[in-house]
Amino acid sequence: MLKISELGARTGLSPHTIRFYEKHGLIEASTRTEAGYRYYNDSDVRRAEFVKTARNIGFSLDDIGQLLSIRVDKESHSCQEVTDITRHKLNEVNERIAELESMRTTLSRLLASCCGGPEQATHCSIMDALDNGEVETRQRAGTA
Amino acid sequence: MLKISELGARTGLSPHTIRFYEKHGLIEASTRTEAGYRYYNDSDVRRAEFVKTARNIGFSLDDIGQLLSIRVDKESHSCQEVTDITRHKLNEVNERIAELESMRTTLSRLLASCCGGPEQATHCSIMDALDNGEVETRQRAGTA
DNA sequence: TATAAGCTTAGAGTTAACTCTAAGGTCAAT
DNA sequence: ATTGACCTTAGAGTTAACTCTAAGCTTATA
Ligand SMILES: [Zn+2]
Ligand SMILES: [Zn+2]
Ligand SMILES: [Zn+2]
Ligand SMILES: [Zn+2]
Repeated sequence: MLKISELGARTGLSPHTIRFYEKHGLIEASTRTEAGYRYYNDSDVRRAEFVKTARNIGFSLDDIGQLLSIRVDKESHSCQEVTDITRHKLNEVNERIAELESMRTTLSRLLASCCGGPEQATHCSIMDALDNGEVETRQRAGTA
Repeated sequence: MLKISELGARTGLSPHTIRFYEKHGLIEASTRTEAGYRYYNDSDVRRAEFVKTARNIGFSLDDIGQLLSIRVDKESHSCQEVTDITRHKLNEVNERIAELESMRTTLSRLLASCCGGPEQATHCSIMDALDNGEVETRQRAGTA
């Protein structure tokens, strides 16, 4: 039986994050001491590790919730349900990659066009391009 | 001179977003009527279009603020400053793409391993992989 | 003149996934 | 018995970029 900080050490999650995941139904301590301390048994630990693995892959907490509900009752769920979740995630990832690649292309082209030197930016081709909207503008914006 | 909704139509930004950008110092209406209505002149419109173009490329509002401060006084700034901002963004984009490609690889491999059929998930190789942490887990997680 | 469309502000809400704080209780070791 | 490390809870704060609401004014049209 592990305490919360020990589970944290095992999984690489902070106690704060573990409690946060608990609040969202992802992780549970099947035992509590009288004082309320959480204790995690082997099954709890495996579930927590499952969560961490899924998180590392990039699944959202919501996705993970669905995967967990399959995990606790595999007989009632199909491989298709699992691949649906996985494929949906893959589609999101592919879309985002396409957006980012479009940004990359634009940024590279801009960089290639500018001297990058210490001269005044009055003649800067990047500023010019931004001023003139000379940029293929297919995708949604968004942080890196 | 354009009203806020007309500027919105021109740029594809909502009036809400235009006011939000104003609050963050990106866009300004150089004239206001007595009643307080914003009116945008040609220069304001060009600045707003610059912002929209930069946003489309993927620059953050913070990046755009820096680009704008160069834009209003190009003599005092260099091409190097412009490329620094651009290259920094490109680096972020490249890092994010690398993370997402790692996710894509993992997700594709998982999908390839599972039958995806209507059978019970008791034998599902995706669930097994998640249970056993059999996944290369190099990158930070994050939504799509 | 009445109605509707559009404008104003301040400020709250949204989303995801944490991250931290405060105030106090518990436990192992000295 | 006293540290000090660790635990508890409820709830607030963070980040980015919006997005919306409320309550009330203005303007154009019919
Ligand atoms: Zn130059
Ligand atoms: Zn330049
Ligand atoms: Zn199967
Ligand atoms: Zn399967």
